Amino acid sequence: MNIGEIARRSGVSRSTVSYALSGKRPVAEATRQRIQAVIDELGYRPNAAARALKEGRTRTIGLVIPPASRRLTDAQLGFVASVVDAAARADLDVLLSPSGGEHDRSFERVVTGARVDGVILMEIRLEDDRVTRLAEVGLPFVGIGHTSRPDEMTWVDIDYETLIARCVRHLADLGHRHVALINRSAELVAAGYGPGHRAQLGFTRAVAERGLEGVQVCCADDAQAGRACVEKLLVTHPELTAIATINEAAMPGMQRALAHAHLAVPGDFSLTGVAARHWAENLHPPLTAADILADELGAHAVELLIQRIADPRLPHRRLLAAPPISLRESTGPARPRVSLA
Amino acid sequence: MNIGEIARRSGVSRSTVSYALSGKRPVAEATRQRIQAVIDELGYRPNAAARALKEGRTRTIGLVIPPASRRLTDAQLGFVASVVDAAARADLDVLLSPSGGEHDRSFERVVTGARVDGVILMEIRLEDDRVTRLAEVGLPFVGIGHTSRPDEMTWVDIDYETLIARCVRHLADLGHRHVALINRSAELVAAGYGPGHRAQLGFTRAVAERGLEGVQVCCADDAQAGRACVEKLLVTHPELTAIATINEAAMPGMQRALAHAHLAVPGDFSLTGVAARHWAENLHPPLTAADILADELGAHAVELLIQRIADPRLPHRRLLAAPPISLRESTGPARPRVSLA
DNA sequence: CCGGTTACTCGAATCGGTTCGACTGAACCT
DNA sequence: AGGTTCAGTCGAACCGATTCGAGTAACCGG
Repeated sequence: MNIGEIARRSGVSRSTVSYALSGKRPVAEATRQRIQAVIDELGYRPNAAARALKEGRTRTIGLVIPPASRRLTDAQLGFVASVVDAAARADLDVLLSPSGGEHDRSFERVVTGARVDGVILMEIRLEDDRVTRLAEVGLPFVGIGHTSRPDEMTWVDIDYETLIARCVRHLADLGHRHVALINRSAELVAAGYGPGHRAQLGFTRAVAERGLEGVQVCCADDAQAGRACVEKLLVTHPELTAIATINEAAMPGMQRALAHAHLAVPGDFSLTGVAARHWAENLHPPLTAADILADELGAHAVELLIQRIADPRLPHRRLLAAPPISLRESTGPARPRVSLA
Repeated sequence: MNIGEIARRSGVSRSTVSYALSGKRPVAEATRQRIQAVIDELGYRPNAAARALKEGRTRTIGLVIPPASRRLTDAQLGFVASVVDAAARADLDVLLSPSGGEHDRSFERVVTGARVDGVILMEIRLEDDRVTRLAEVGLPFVGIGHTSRPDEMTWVDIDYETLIARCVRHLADLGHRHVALINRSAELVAAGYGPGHRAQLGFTRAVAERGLEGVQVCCADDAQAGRACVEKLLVTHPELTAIATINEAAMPGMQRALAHAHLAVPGDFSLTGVAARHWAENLHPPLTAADILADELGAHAVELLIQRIADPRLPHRRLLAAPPISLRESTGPARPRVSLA
């Protein structure tokens, strides 16, 4: 059931069928209907490979995600979902490539061989070989996250620096003087993972600005680690009254550690940070946090990519999202811990 | 940089380049090296569309997931990750299609037009139009889940019926006489969602078998709903001492409701069910549960699909996984609630 | 030295679409 | 009536690979 078959059965040439479908040249209404009838009857759909070959584009975009071995956070999952959704709305298909390492077959397959018209890259490092490779190949791409040379690519990102600073100021406004930042895993931060790095910057800046005492620690991305991390922190820094964090996966564990230490949230201790809205709302108590707007950001990334594909010489653009903090129930006025002990 | 360019630069014909690459006919070693050198220099990769057109296969599989609007559970996410990973290991690319509704453009695009060699279908209903459509088109596919006519397709699934029955027996062995099943959302169960349906069957069966008192309720897939559901249940059925559930997303809320009612787990109340291992371990206390082995199941689905693609007339196969219950810390001997009140 | 392999290479056909140039009538001017 | 325009259609070229048939030269055994 190729286009030739349709042409034969409706008594026209293959080109006429093609024009009837695309509308790029006039086709007599009677002919069009006859062709359409045959198409409906046989359930014909043009072969995507043949079309891609001739047109030079695949109507497919690549989405490069972290490999499965590393669990995706709720926020990352939100990005994937929103990218896939936005792409579907634009009638684009999405080819998934789980890739993190350098010499990655899946990544190479997607990037070369003209499989996709463009790529969306997640989990970008400050120095990222994949960005270099994409630029080298000349494939349009948009990052969710950016490298240390932000001018040289198009990206959307969350302004972790500003958001963490805002969290710290919010805590300072509530009277907290001793605050901690719980970052993502030490490996990630050491590897130059952007959000981790920028959270550090924002924290350091805001702490200095308000003259607070600040501690920074890294924490593996899971609940157990979060619990262990907070338990340790409570011992080593008994004066702490608040924590800010960008580590979603560790949050439940952090709350458990506080509960276990008989520190009520927000009565005795405040907790805030950056997280997917769904995640923040589902914690107990719901987390006062800057909500990562994965939907908007993912959709915007797709939008930017579509523009770049249409004209790759377009100047680079970027979007740094800094949504306001949503006040929920996990932060409150500081109450010195020592007086309670 | 197509194959013609490589041929010209290395002074051979296009077919020789092709044979040098595929090894399907002998090529002189000297010639091969010369060609390879040119390929390396130019970074040539064969055009995927052209190859797909000629070979009649795309080396790509489709993965049909629930639409983004509905949040994926941890177990579902695990399936996606393991399918993508297993496919990458087999040098297959994965095309994602978020699709749930009936007239879905994304689904149609993936299914027709020879975009993929086969499809893996998630979230199958007892009556599922997509299964009908795939069979109609004659595209090889494997379900994660199955319909009401399980013989007519190849699938892998979790034996929710057996697992929930096992949970109930485990509770019965611990002396619990009044147990509840918290199912997935009422919409899903009403729509004939397999796991929901089979959990009902298993629960009913095991409750009868052990002569217990059983209550079944549906619950939306989120923490708030889980909390509300348990709070209501504790009032309407004060004699309850244990709950079994397949609703991952609601579990944290259920635990909160119990904590709020000053029912210690597992001291006063037992909780068990079916969940992704990662999820069960991250709850507090860790959940005694049948672990969904997403990795094995996803990899197996890919394996079955590869076989079906190789020979579509192969008899249908299926895999019903019923992993043992992992004892953790959320179940214990029954202690009548009334005596405590 | 000759017929038959075998190794190696080439040219042409093919996959299933899109698109360009050209052809045919009919309508429309003046 | 003759020229122009335009709707409608067709045939052929093309996209970039794979693959088949065929050709040539070297090599083998007898």
